[in-house]
Amino acid sequence: MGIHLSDNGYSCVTLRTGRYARKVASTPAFRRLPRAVREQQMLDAAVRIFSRHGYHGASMDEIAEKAGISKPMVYAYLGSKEELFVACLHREGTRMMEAIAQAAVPDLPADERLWRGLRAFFGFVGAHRDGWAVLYRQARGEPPVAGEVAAMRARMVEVVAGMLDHALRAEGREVAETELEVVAYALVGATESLADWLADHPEADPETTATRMMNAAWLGAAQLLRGTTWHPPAT
Amino acid sequence: MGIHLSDNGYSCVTLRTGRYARKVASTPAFRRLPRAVREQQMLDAAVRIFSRHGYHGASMDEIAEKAGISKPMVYAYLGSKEELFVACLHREGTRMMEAIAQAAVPDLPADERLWRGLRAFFGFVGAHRDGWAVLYRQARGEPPVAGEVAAMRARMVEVVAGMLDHALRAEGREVAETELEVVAYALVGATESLADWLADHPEADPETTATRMMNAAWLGAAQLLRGTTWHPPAT
Amino acid sequence: MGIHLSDNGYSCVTLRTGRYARKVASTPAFRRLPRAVREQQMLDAAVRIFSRHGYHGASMDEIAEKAGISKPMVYAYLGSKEELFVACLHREGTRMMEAIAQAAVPDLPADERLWRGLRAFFGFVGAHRDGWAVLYRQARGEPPVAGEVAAMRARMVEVVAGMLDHALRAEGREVAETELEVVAYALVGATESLADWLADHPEADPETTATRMMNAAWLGAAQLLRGTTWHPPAT
Amino acid sequence: MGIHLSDNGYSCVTLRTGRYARKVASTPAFRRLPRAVREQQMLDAAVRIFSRHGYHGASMDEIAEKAGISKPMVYAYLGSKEELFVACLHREGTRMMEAIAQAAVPDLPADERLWRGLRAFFGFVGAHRDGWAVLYRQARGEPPVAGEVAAMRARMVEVVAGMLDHALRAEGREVAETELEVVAYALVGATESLADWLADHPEADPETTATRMMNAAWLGAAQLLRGTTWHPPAT
DNA sequence: CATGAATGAGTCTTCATTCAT
DNA sequence: AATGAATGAAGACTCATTCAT
Repeated sequence: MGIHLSDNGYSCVTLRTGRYARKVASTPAFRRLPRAVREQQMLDAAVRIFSRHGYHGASMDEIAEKAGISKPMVYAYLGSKEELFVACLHREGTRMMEAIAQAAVPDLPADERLWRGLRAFFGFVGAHRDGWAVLYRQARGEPPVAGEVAAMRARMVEVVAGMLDHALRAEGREVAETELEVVAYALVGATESLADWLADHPEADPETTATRMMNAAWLGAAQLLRGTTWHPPAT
Repeated sequence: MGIHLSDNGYSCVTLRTGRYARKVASTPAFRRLPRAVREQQMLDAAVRIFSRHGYHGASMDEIAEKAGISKPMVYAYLGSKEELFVACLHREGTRMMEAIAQAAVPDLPADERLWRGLRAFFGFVGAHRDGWAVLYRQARGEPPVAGEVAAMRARMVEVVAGMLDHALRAEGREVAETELEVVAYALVGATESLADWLADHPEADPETTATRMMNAAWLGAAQLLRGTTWHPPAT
Repeated sequence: MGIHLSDNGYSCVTLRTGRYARKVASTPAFRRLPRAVREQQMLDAAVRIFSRHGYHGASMDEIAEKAGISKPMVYAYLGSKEELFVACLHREGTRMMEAIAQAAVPDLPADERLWRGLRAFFGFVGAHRDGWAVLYRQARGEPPVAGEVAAMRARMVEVVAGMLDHALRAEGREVAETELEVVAYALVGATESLADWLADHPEADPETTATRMMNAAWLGAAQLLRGTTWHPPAT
Repeated sequence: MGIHLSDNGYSCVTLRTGRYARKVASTPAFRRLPRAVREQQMLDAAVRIFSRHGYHGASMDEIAEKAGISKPMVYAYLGSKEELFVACLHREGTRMMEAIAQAAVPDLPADERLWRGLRAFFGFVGAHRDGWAVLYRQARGEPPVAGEVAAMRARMVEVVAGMLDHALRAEGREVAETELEVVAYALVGATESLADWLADHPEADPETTATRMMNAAWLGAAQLLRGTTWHPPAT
């Protein structure tokens, strides 16, 4: 029960009695907005809520309230909780991918390219801690949406594997595809792990984190490029 | 409607209409078992169910049924859903830690030690795909239990950082603690990522995966140990 | 997501996410049509939908979509779901009554008249399976509209009773009104039952069904007309 | 809001605020009852509510309240709204079938047997107006349960067809199966129609109604048995 | 005339949890 | 020690209906 300043900037006094909010004397507020705008508002709210409470923990009621509209509109526009989540995932994922792609242009030397990609990635995570944490961390194991997350992850792995492959070929070397995939997996995992660390340490600097990641992983990859490998000792 | 042989080995004909099974002609079964045994049965069931449906997706009903006892017993023994989950986490986590600790004894050369640790780790994941997947993957983002998972992860990071530190000191070098932590984070992340990959590829061989991990990450760490570092290019 | 050719013949590409279709590049279409035409389109759609999903199961959304107009128009023209249903009922009922009345003209011998009425009735049901099934079968027990259905049924009973009475009087006999009503009820029930059967057996021939109905019921009525009656045995 | 004497005979003061009833100072009332008893109470309540509001119109809330227990128990025992309805249908249908079977024993002359069956049927409908009206009338067209109703109806048709067949064979005559089925359909329809009439006329006497049904339908069937048939006039 | 945007109220259903036996 | 019976609370989703444009 109380006064609540809705996130769309319009004020509205809400009286909570039981489960339903009853609007009392609403300001001209809840103006009719075009679909495109409302959808973005919904996605904004959803990303926030999902990131805080996880997929299951988030309730459509809460999301709708945060978005400043009624539940049926969310369903009307986004379909279902699952679809809503996927929509969030796509929006955030696309934004991130674009940020990376813009930075890591193909015609750079391999290490420079990776470095720029990493910097863009950590920059994105630093700027959208919510988006990243919510969507990649929360959703990894949620059966209903795990598939989507996995797909997005697979795209990243593929991109990274592509980078490595490109670099290797440039040096006249070649590595089996599986091998590459696994290395890429490890790199992506390491990177995500640092991204988690970054998301949990608001005081940390994305740039520095990117540098660290380069140090921790790239050097290994560099070895790999050079053909150095490690073999298990004879048992 | 059908005959269902409960997992504890005692038979019981059930007539399913609605949620509650109607027990028809149950054997004198459900013998009173000592607490320790019952608890393990419950944890076994819980790990299975949690791993399949995630923390939220799993229902206490299902777990109790799978364990072959009634819900109140679960509550009597384990307290609550959250506590039950934490208990699972601890049991599996401890088992894993022990497996690793037994393999990666401190008085080995650094690379051999890491190698043995990794082999033990991937061996464990390969053998307990359920346990690992359910507990580490599913629970990462579930707010109610994320803390516990994070704690366990932190322990692993610490162990890895310890290994690195030990190796560095042996070479007379020293690295800032934060630096170490971050590298350890990356290594753990990469390793988990490969573990995920392993859990999803039943045909894959844990040993090989461990070798790959060594290749992908250790070489980088080796460089680090040698003092080689990478610096961002001047912009 | 797909291209959907709306039933009114105007094309419109729709992107479905959630409940509301997103209109993309709709033709200038949805031309302003005179009220009478629009109303018939609505009723056509409504009859179809009602007949498929029942009164409750049908949603105004669906009906509006099928009719190719927006919900507010449906409300503007027909008032409310109940009124819409009643309008359907009246239209279909009237059509049927007219078909029967045209066939079963009063100045025929009783059996010929009944035969023609039946033939017209089954012909109608055969041709408008939807209309009949939806309106008479679906709505019998739906409290909000049961009254309307009952009224229409009563009119039919009355008509049949009238036929019988006419026939009896022609033979100089007379039967209490209640008696007549009950017999008429039975005849109507039997007829509807066969109509149901017909609606469920698309391969069946209306004419043959009508003949069967004559055989099954009229012979009994004929006896009645002749004064033969059956009495319960003394117990 | 008010004092409500629950149907199980135990008193309980209920305060309705919003959708949920809040129990205030309940008497030792809501005693734990064995499943069998509770299930019957639920079915009793469900039959009443379904008969008054129809399948869709009835709400599980209302049914649970009427039964004097909480909704989750209804779900625990009966599964879902649909299953609950089907359970009602089966209980009432079985009762009716048994009443009829007990009366219309096979080794009676055909007319006597039919008469007894009809008398039992109308007696049942007269005594269980609710059960009959709700279940047969309401549910005919409700898509989710129409199948069940149709099945029960089919059983009745089969029984009637069996009676007719038996009678015909006794007279050394034989009729195609389809023919029989259709006649049986008509008889069942006529009977149901009168049952409806009876359910709507509380002052009417079941015995008399049964007699009327015999008169209206049996005479026709008798003709049929005698081999008299009606043919459409040449057009 | 015509509609996209919006919602209050209610639906069925499920779940973690606890008595009373 | 063990369980069948019971429930408060909440969750996702839908629908008939109406403004404002």
